Amino acid sequence: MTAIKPSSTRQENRQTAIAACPVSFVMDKIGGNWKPVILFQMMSGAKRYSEIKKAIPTITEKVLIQHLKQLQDDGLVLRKALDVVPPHVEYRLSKSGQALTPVLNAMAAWAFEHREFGGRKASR
Amino acid sequence: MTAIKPSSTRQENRQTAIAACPVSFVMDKIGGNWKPVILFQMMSGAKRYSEIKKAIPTITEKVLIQHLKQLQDDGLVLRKALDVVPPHVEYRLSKSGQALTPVLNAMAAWAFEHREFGGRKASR
DNA sequence: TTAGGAACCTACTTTAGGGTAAGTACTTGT
DNA sequence: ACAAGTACTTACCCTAAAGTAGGTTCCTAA
Repeated sequence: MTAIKPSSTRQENRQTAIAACPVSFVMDKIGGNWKPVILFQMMSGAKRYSEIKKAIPTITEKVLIQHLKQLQDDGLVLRKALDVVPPHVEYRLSKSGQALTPVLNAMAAWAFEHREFGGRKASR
Repeated sequence: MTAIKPSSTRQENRQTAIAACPVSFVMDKIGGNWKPVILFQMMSGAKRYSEIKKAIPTITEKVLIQHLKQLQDDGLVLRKALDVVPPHVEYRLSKSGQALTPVLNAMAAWAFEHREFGGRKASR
């Protein structure tokens, strides 16, 4: 629910970029520090909330849930609350979420081919 | 040169994400509001600074130069100062910058296939 | 009965990125 | 003489995303 102030130049520029540039559009969906990592977790199948949390120890619960919600709103992941005895929640990739796999693979391939990935540290 | 405070949790998390996740690594390079747009401009060949500026009217000079510098530092674009009579500067994609083309195309393809791109507005 | 896990929510603070506005050094056209 | 273009730089401000630190409800096992 992170409040936004839609009448800022920043926001306007962002919206126009997203509207005009498909790459920006994708960035908007899977960008950020954590979304790729979260998505990756779910690429190996449905995961429980607590499983994801455990798999990414440094993420805070606030941010994790926030991102999971955005991913749901964007239709990339599906949430299913299981009505078993200790009730728990499962997250998994939707159809379009799974369709991102080749995109993510293309990125990963580039990362490995170029710029000695794993070596030298990032600049910013 | 936007000063960074390297001893923040934020920065640490970011660095570990970049080091561990190839997708985050790529995001770090081509993420942000403007980098995709700038890169796109150069995909059609070398461009002068002022040409890029004119092509993206809403970007400020500060941000444009800032991004061009980051892209240079990351080895994605090459800067060439031409020593002609009114001297000007040319920017073009490097080898690894050009290697991003399939990645960007994959993203664009996904954007068009899924989520009725161009329709409904982005959530955030 | 109290501790703990699961899946959240809420209020408050920090910071990096982006925006505003201005100035520089050089040259060319009028 | 002066405006205008080219490629920048610098100082300052604002905001959205991320981090901190709690609380909540429900259930179960010891």
